[in-house]
Amino acid sequence: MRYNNQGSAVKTGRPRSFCTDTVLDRAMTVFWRKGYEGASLSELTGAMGINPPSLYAAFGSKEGLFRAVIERYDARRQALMDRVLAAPDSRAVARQFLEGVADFSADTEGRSPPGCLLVQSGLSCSDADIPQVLAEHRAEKERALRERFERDKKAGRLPKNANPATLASYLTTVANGMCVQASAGATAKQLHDIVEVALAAWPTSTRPVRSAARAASIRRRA
Amino acid sequence: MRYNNQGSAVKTGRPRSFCTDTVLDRAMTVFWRKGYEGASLSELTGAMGINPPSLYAAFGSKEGLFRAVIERYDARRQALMDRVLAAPDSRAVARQFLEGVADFSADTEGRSPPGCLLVQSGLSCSDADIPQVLAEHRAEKERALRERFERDKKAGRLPKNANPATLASYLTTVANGMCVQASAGATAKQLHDIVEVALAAWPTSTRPVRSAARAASIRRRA
DNA sequence: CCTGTTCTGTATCGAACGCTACAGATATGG
DNA sequence: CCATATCTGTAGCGTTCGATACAGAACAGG
Repeated sequence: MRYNNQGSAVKTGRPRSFCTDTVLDRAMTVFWRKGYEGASLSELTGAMGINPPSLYAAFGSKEGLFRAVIERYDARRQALMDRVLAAPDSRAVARQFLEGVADFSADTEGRSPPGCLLVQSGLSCSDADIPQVLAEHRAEKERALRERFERDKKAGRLPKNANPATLASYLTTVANGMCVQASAGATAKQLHDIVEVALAAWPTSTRPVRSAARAASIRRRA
Repeated sequence: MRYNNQGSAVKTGRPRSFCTDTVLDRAMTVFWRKGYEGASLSELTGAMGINPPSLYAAFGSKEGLFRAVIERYDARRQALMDRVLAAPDSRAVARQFLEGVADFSADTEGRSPPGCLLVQSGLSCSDADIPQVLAEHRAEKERALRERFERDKKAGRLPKNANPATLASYLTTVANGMCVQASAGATAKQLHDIVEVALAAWPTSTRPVRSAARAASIRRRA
């Protein structure tokens, strides 16, 4: 066995006839449109342009392929998250996040299916691993938002009664909801209108968001 | 052929050995947990306590069973919608709607699966009819909210720049998003915290929600 | 009791599922 | 040119899928 200058083993034998990223992109659209269980092996291999043995040699199983697709999907979305997290203040973070989700989840005239792969490819499934994998990836985005808002709050750039975890959860909720709307055919304009309403909930120093406890007491008096 | 006093045919032959509503309830939890495609016939018949021929005689096909389950699900949720639509003003409608969704979609310790059947049982599917059926049922709730807000606006109980369709769409979006969160294990408290933030977006006569056009112009100046 | 009708349980059906055995093809190392 | 290693295409594995054929059971009407 020989090693190249990166320290990895030099591959002998017949070289792979396909580009991993290309076939993952093609598999992605199938999982996106049909869901994990609705995407059959024959449809996947057909779209990827390879035969089952090549698929299994490269990804191990249908679930392995799906996980690889999700990883690739996540890497693409990371560009959006990086831009979002670089916004100057928490309100700009919220706006750019929701507008970004509205832009990519609305129907893009065939470039990619509507909605979000992490939402619609497998909320319920005969194999419980799939919903869990998706939930973990969604939770990761929410955590990134929460940590950003926690830093903002420590720096005094969020009202004292604002809850970073709840705000991050709220944004994730609206984003996931928009993905559901998008998968049912919502247009980019409709989604952006929703974003404007959603952002009206964002706390400011002059009009802090009502805390859950205070709102509950108001409700009790009513 | 004879007819009873309701004008329907009197049934002869061996009577059905099961209660339709009972077996639909049992099938509902299977579809809820596994999704449309993840719910196999053997698992469905097992949970329903009947054999395939009985299922097919009563519901025609797996899709027929699913549609019957969805109808029953909808009938149950209608009680919530009736209560919501009877609320005194649009803000109360919004609050009761979101709190109702938070209550039933959070994990109820086994009484029913978390989330909403209309969201998680088939956003993507090999059979495109399923996502469409679900989307139509979700759209029906949104329409009921919109029509209520349109009446409120005509009666001067909503600000002039408030858009009833967008407000209804916003509530639906938050509700669907909460269902996604619930399916991933969100607690009732987390969902209710989200509701409080979401309601801060609701327009009032003293602080009307920014219109999408105005917000866009503000963004352009920034 | 007999006929007609509808439902039930057993025991499958053909098709599609996810997956793989195997032989031939194509690379590297010596 | 040969040995070794990896990948590719064909062809088909065993299983499970949604859906049924069929015979017998359980009712109503006469």
